[in-house]
Amino acid sequence: MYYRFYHERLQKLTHLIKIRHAPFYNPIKNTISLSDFINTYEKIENFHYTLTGRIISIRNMGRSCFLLIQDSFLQIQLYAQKDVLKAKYELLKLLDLGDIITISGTYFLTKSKEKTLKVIDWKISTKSLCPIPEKWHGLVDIEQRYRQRYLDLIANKDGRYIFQIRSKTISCIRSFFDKLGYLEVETPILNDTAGGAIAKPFTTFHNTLNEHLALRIATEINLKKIIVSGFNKIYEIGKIFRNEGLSSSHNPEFTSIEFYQTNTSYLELMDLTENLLKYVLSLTHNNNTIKYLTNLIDFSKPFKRASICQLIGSHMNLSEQSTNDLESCSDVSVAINLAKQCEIDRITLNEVISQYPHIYDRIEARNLFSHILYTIFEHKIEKSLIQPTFLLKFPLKVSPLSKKNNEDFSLADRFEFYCAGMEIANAFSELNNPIEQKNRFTSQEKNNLSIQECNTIDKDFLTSLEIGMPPTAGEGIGIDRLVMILTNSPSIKDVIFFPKMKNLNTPNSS
RNA sequence: GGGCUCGUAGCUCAAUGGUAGAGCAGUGGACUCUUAAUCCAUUUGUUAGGGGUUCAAGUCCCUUCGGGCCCA
Repeated sequence: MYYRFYHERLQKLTHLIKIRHAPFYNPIKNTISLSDFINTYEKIENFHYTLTGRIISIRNMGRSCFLLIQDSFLQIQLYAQKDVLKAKYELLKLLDLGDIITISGTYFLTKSKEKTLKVIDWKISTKSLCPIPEKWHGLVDIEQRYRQRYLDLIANKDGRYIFQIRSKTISCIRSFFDKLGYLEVETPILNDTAGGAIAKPFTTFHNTLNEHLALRIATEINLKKIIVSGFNKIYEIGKIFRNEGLSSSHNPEFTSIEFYQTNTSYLELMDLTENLLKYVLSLTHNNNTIKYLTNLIDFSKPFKRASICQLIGSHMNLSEQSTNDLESCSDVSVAINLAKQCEIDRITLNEVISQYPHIYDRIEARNLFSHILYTIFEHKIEKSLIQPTFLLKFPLKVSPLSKKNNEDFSLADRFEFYCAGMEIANAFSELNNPIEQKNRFTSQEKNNLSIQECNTIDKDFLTSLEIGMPPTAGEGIGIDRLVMILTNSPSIKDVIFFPKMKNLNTPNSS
């Protein structure tokens, strides 16, 4: 069936070539975009405009014919008449939906006041050999939309809007940091070790160097080396790769911005993040409240700031006093009890507890306590953080690159930013004590399974800290997830042109 | 990784276990202001793949592949 469509169109193509109207050749100069035609040029009478676009509808009326073409942003109607086009009118029969044509003609308004181009001459630019999706419903099948994005975007103009907002978001972020005097930098994707986050890397091999390499799982380590080198405000926007599961908010490669600023603490980055997001929103939307799925997200007020304990307290309807008590509690049985009340499954809980084999003092007990509460947050509360929220008081154990809090040694000087139930940003005061950093890496290597693979210690990073890194705060923001929120997209696949889909050709070997 | 669920024409979707269909698209024809144009005629199927139950399977069962949602 599909072959028949292809064959019919191929015959039309052959015919076009035979009568010297062959497509696929040179671009036609002096064409204007459809939006320019509509917005700027429309008032000039009898002027010959040249437009180009893809045919998405043909309404043939015998001796006249309406066609609809579209370019990146707009659609416009063409009106072709046999009286005007003479012999070339008959050749319109060789056109199909999906073909790209270039037309010259004059502007006029139809009886129903639609802006239209009256065709004086036309030329085919590209012959489409495949049928495009149906005009009214478009392409609905989710899988096919992701696998053949070009068809999706031809048929569904809302999809093109997503990528406009994506582009605008990234340029807003860039201009925000440029204005603040940050230097944009680029660091390697291919590295000897993959550090800066707890995640499994993709690995590859360099043939002539005879070396195993890992694709970066964060830009953190290299950016901090640049801070050591003397730059005091830097950022990098780029792809990150993590060899982990896929979900509606996880793609194996995604885009992040990480930025670092010296003589700054994580607390100041909260204000900066809030300003950044409000700035992006002001340039991508007219409104500071946006609809995301079934929720309205309000970016107008100061963003909520809450500790893990506070969120657990309100989640479980604890009294203010009981909630405050959690902030300094080191009674592990209290934490375990809370976890059980929140229905944290036993395996998850035991995994956390097993990371603390020797609870010989209050500090270690407090560490475990904080870690268990964090686990409750991850499993039961994270998804309910719809409104913009800064999450504070992270356990040190899950923050290996972050400074220790001066008042509570079980905590890190760190926050994460949540919105729409997703982690959007992660920031902390960077640990710049090389001895402590080395100890953290060593104990992590002993205890933590996730540091295996290519995730060995980056000794050069430790050397750079030994040279001396000024007090610095750094943050990473997941741009794809931010764009999801800004475009009301339920899946990260919606905001990535070519999301990873399982290969259809090779059967699963397992 | 576990649970639920979906896969039918190029696209969007129907079809109590009982003849695989419609609209759009395509093809042929009528029509010079249509706009989901209209009217007449008409082509198109490995019902995701494989196996089973049954007189009979798109439909029930098993299995493989792919997607979606939820959980981990």
